[in-house]
Amino acid sequence: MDFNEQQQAALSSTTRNLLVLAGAGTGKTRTIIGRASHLLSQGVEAKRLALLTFTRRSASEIRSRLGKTSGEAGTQVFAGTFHHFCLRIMSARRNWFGFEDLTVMDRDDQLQLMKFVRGNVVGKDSVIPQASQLLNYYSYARNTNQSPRAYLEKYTDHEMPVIEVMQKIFAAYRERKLANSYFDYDDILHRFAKVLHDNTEVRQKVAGQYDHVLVDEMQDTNPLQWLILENLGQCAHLFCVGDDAQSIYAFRGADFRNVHSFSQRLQHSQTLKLEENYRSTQEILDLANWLLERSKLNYDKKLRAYRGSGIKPQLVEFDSEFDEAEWVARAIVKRRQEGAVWNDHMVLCRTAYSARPLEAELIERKIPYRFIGGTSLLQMAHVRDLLSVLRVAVNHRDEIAWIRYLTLWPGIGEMTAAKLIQGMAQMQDLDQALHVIDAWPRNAPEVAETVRSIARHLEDPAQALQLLSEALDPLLDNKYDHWESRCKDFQLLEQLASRHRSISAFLERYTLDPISATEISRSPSDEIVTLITVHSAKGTEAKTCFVIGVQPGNYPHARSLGDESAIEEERRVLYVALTRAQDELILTRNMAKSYSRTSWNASTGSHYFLEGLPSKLISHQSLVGVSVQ
DNA sequence: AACGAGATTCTTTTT
DNA sequence: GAATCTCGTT
Repeated sequence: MDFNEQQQAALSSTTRNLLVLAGAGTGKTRTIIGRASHLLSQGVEAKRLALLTFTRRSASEIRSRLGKTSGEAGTQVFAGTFHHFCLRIMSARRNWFGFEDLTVMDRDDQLQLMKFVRGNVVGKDSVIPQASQLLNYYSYARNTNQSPRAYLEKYTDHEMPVIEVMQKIFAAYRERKLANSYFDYDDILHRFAKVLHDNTEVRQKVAGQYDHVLVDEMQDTNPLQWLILENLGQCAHLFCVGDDAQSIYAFRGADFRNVHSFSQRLQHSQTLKLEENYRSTQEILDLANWLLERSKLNYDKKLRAYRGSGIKPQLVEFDSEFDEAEWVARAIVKRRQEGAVWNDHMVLCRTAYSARPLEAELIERKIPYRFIGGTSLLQMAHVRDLLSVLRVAVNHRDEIAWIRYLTLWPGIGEMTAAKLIQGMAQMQDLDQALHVIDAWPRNAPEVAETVRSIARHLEDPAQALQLLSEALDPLLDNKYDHWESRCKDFQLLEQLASRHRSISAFLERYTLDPISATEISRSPSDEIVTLITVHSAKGTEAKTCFVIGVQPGNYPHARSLGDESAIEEERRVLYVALTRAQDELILTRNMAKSYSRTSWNASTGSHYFLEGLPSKLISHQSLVGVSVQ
């Protein structure tokens, strides 16, 4: 691999703690991989090196590239998300971290539990925020390392009595988690950080395992993750790469200004910059630069294209999202006919929801694609219904799964389920727990029998799922509309499960690592179009990028209006989207979007990022009023 | 008191 | 399209 002078200086640096500020496309990932290879070649043992990323996607990208550049040793380097890293270490040394069992809760589990305790504490009281909002508050407070109470008092407008009630709900939530050995995503980081911070002995043992910790996307580190880095940094060298202009995770507690205080927070540190963009043509960067310049914040960024000049970005306008979707699908097909491959195309969307018309077009035209971001297979409601049975078969104390499963049955609602669970909580094993159900007066024998039959196949998840989908078919058919299309997912699920030796291995594998339905039946070598949310797209690139739905209400998103810093973050989201393109950048927008009608007001329009876009930067084409045939 | 069918509302981003 | 709310039924 060849590196420019700046990259070479960074990757071979001997500074104890190094921050590399690297603009979009300047070879951030290349440099971090180069650093890892460099260290390995210097004789650092692979297992004394850890590479931390923010998304699973960039972790797997880095893993495969490191395998290519450094061979066997490269594959032995840990590369994964902060969550993976912490969980892996904690699972291996449970006693150090003070737990025996652990069930990871995903967002849906958290929501179920929060709803449940909220219902117990307040019933139906509309003054108290909904469970999802409560969860956001709770998670944000923990990620920024403050108590929920302090956060609520300082940063929200809720009245004191409301805050008091929320406190109670949080306490109940915490209690349920503890009683069930549930760890939510934040608990994973929090427990790890806390033990390392409080316990010198554990800190030395854990942090002492690493000589070098490499961190990607440093601008998205939140205070909780900082705490982890500072603890690791007591023994290891830190090598961090980031770009303040690409910070798009403030909702998770990240503060892009963190990268500016790097050298104050860490001793023996140095900051380097990478400035030359190798990814895109100058026309694409001109547009991205224009977007950043219009911000009040001074990002001090002006990307220069090493590659020089190319095709001018395009903006195409439509009546509806359906016309837009059809046009994009046709444009992709056309390019392929002209010699491009599917892999050259990436479509970026602001929300998973807004990608649906396009997804429908891709399916209809049989264009192979994968969708990254949005709801994964294992998060879909009907799939979770099946999984709930697997979960109780493995862990009979899994309350959330019990509620889900029990309430599937006619005659069992939340109240009955809660009572049954209360009875089962006392029981020592699954068998005893199932007797509680059998003893219920209005019980159908199938309720317990279904679980029993699954428990007989703990070592064969695919078989268990097949039995289960047959057993629950009538119930689910009744529960869901369009059952025929939904139940197809169960085949995918069985296919996925057949790769695992046991139900528990299968369940564990995908809680931190959800997989999208469009990715299961494909091999990595398959030729496909990528449809992706901007948030998931950070760190990726493609020759031709379509950014769809670039209209008021989306950029900035209507929900961010009224909050200056949220709007600025939205600008960075669009910036990330624009800077993914290598050769060709095509923006599309539709002005008839249903929610524009409700949320398009003076404010939406005046904040719109493409307002006043000079025509020299873009070729504008309007297909409004033109029927796309 | 608990359940279930039907009406209603609102859709960010991820570990 | 899915989560939530309302209200009538068991």
